[in-house]
Amino acid sequence: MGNEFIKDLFDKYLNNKSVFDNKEALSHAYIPENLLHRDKELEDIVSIVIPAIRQETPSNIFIFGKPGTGKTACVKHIGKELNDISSKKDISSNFLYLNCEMVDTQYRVLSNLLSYYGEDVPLAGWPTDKLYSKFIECIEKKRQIAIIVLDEIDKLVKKGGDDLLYNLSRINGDLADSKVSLIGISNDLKFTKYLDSRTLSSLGHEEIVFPPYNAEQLKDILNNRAKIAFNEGVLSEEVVPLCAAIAAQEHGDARKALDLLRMAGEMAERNNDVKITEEHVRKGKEKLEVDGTTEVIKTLPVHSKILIYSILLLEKCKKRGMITGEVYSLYERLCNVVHIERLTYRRAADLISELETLGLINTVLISKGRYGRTKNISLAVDIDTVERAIQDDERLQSITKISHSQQITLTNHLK
DNA sequence: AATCCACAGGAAGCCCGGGAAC
DNA sequence: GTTCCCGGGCTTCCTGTGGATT
Repeated sequence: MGNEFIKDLFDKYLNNKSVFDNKEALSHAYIPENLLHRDKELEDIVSIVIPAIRQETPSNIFIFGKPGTGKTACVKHIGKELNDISSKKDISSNFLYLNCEMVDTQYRVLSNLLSYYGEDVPLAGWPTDKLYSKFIECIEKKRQIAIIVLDEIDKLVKKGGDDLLYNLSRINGDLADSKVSLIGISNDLKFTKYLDSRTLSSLGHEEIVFPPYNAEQLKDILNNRAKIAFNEGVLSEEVVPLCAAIAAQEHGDARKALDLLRMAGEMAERNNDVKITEEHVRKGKEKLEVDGTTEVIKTLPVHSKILIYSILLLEKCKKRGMITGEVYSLYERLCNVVHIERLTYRRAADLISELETLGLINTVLISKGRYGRTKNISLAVDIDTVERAIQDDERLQSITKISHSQQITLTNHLK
């Protein structure tokens, strides 16, 4: 009986005509054949990198631009081409790509670079200078121009300082037969200000800025991908322009535009609709937002959860803007209730800053004159979404499963 | 003009676990 | 085993500061 029912369900969904033909084309991992509207940027990079083909050292490059402006895609394309050409011409140049989001310490960067040369080093244990000299040894043996791409380089510098960059910028002095040049990619335009001036000067770099896409350009990009991704005739004509317009507002992020388009398709499919409409885009947008914040919050460490819950309660129970001190003293109370040892003020302040970088809250530095300087804090995302996500954590039941009046009592007389 | 609040945020260092080397 | 290095999370201690109030 049950089996029959399930079988029918499968039949029903399998026989559904999908709106998608090749959904992959909308995923982040997909690298398109042609990079639209990035001609100038591509040319700039190629013109700098080209000496590598002649066995000369290219200048170092810093590439800046908001997320989803095609920085990584452009660099990867060029890298592939460069490797192709040099293998044909029997030239030894090497394109090494690293993303510093995951690889965010000196040690890890070096060990990843080494793995490009087939050297497996342990993921901990060695002194870094040993890794460094091993790396030099490896390149030297190959007699090549190595171009090292450090994507999201700002993450690396903000965490580990610029020691590694300084060392890499001066590595050519330690090399006789090989040369290294760097390409740093950063979302943060002010990223160079985190660098020590001596690092900056020994890097001697060129800068390329990727401007955000405008709505028209985003439309081209989306249309291009939609042709591959969707079956013919499923898109109603207002869908692509709408996705483009929304993404253009949010600093021209092509990735976001593609997410919207994909999600719109998924909403249609879930509804068994054969045509994707404006309505699906709006629903999809909402779902992307809710899913995004839910996921972020669920993976937060407990203390961050308690902190954001403090902010949530204050938002619920008071109307005026809350400040760090209030958030912290409510956090202390909540910690007592759930029997979790509280962190110090200093640490909590750092966690609050992290919540801001995650986009969960907004903070504004304000001065209240005689009454001090502090941060004005507010939630940046939907309050119910946050509450539901926090409620999922069993450890926090004793503070989430309480009545509104109990919530108000908790927030009374802080400090 | 000086004061002084309520913090912000930097620096240093501790403790721990992972892992290599001796 | 002991001793070393790295890195993450955390505490302790610290200096710096915009502007309403004195």
